[in-house]
Amino acid sequence: MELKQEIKVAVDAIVFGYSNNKLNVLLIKQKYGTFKNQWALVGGFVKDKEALIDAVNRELLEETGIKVNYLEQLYTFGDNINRDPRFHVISVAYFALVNSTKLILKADSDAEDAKWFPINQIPDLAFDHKEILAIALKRLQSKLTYQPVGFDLLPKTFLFSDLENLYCTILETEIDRRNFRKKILSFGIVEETDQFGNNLKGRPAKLFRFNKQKYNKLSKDGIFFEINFA
Amino acid sequence: MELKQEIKVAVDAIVFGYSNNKLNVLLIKQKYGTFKNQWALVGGFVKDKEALIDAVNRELLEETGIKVNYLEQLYTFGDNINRDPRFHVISVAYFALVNSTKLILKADSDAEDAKWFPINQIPDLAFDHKEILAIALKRLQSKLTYQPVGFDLLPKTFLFSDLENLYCTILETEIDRRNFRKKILSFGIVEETDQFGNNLKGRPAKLFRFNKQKYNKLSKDGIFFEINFA
DNA sequence: ACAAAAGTGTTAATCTTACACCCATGT
DNA sequence: ACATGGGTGTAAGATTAACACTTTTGT
Repeated sequence: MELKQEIKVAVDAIVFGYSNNKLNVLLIKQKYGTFKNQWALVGGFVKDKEALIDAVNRELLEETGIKVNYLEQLYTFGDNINRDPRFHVISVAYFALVNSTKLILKADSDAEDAKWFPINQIPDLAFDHKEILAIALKRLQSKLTYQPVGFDLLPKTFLFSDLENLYCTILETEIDRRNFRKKILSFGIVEETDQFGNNLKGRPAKLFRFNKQKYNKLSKDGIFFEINFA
Repeated sequence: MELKQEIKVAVDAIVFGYSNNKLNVLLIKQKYGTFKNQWALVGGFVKDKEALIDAVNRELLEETGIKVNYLEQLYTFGDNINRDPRFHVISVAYFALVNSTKLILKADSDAEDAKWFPINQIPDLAFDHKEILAIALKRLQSKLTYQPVGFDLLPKTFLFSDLENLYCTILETEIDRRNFRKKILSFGIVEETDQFGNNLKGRPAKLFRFNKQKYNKLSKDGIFFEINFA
């Protein structure tokens, strides 16, 4: 069979991080091309004989040096033929979460600069990356309510108030502290440590830890994580 | 910028239909190539300057002549480099639902034959299509519980027992008829018509209709469709 | 002593589950 | 009259939602 096809395949990663009670997105400044000096998602072309997932991991490593905590395919953007002015490019977008303690970046080959931007201070983005980001944010918001992905944005041990804040911030909602704590603890996947956090004000607070093994076990048995608020 | 990339882009569609209280999948027999005479999902290569969604619709039309009721992107398969023995091909898979009254097929150019197969009698499939199908089935099952997609598998008007059966069959579960009916009716998106179905035995049953407009309105206001069983 | 955030229980309301009999038709 | 599937209600249990005061620390 003969086949001439001029479509290019790229991957992009929407990398979310959380620090200072803010949701952040990792962007890199374009070095070349039409969008030179504009900010864009982490990403690039897939190599021949390269698995998509390997391509994403490679780009993450090359452009940011970051180690992500959670990575899943989000959506493939290929309906807007002119999303890239150079060629017909489809992009397989991935959704990544980074532990807030690992926000150290290395700017490298493809990027003049890599920087975290708070979700409500996103500059103009190259290509259709603004759209992609919007969809990723929705996915994060909905995922928070039915999978314990929030923990992938927090350090290994965290205060209950951190978790609470994370939910409030990302879902842009208020929550009842007592009911929230009861609900989370009822799943049995968050454990108290015997450490205390270094909160400067108020009563010292215990640190908690997410028990992933336990969650995996429970979720195999069909026990669901689910959080809804009034 | 220069770019040589040998990756090909295909689309595949997993088309589900429902009739005789069975869930069916639409397959086509391959005409050419390594997998000649094997069954495969509807699909093919994307054309240059063709949107992904247009490619799926074109393939559906060319290979089956079918009009689908629901279509959404499922997942992009591109981690197994050798999923196609000819080239490095990534496939953007789509998930389609067909109204059971429209199961008429036309076998055409790319397909020697197109046929519906009950989900539990799927033959060997070409490429990695068995895996793709498995993932699509999971998506259908989970989607049934949080979006009213079941109606896209039924004719415009249907008996309550049809809907009930559809849920039992696809989710492989038993349900309480009374609670199910109460739940569905409580959403206010299913209306009684003044028609009766032509059930041969037992008491005549009313036909019902799904009110999509109403669902759309309610779902904008954040009213959720959700079905869980004991 | 006061400011700041952590920690904790109870009650009413709502939703979910379990469960069984009568109804309308065809044969 | 009987077989078949359609149609319906209620009560107990579980879950959720609303709500405010005490505790521990630093200053």
